[in-house]
Amino acid sequence: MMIDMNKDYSRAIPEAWQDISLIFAALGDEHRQRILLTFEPGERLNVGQIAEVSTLARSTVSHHLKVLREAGVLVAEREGKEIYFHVDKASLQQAFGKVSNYLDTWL
Amino acid sequence: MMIDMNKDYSRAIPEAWQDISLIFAALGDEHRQRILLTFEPGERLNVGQIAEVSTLARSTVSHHLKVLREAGVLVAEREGKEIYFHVDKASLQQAFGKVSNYLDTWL
DNA sequence: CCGACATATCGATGATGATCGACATGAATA
DNA sequence: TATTCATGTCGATCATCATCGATATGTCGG
Repeated sequence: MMIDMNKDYSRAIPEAWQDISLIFAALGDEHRQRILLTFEPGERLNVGQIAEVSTLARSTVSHHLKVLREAGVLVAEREGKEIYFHVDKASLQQAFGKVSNYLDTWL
Repeated sequence: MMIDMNKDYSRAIPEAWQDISLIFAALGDEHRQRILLTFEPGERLNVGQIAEVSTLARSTVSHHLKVLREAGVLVAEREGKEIYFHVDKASLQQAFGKVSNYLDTWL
């Protein structure tokens, strides 16, 4: 038994999973899901606007935006005093596409 | 400004996201990712086998398996004294497929 | 029915993350 | 350059989760 089993538990995680690892962690939180879904197609929002419709403090929203940005879910662009965020659609599609392909060829 | 913005922060989360919400949380943990990737195509493993190749205690592995099972990532089947787990490929493909479609029609 | 085995569950502890207010940073304007 | 405004960051507290050993549950064989 355990003939086919991958015994190397600490082996490198496949690239397809490595890319989406941070996204999984980022979107595992419900507040961050709601923040992401607050964006309408093509819309750009700053921290104040998101904090206004959320139930969290501004600094907390800023923290969540940082997590989403570092995961490649959102992109930040400074525009004068304000910093506008928008959904990185290409990044999300690429990551989920890779995982889908990996699932197809894996099992 | 804020014309198109979805102001209802506490609105219901779309079905496509609701389905995969638990999967995001489950796969956000690196240990659970490694457990999932330990499975070879079509393979069925029990807790002892996974704990043997992991660095965690058996009870801890059991806990992670419960999270993965409740998220729909793994399926558990009792076979005599042992309980064998296998990857729920259909569940994963369906969930990721829904999210991909939602991304395509969303932005 | 009783011991042996595999696993789940429980309870306690430690670690990680969320949350907030206060303060610091950077940009535009008078 | 001072002032205002938007945001990031810091430090402390709180909540949640991970982790482990010990115990309970359930199964098979004698």
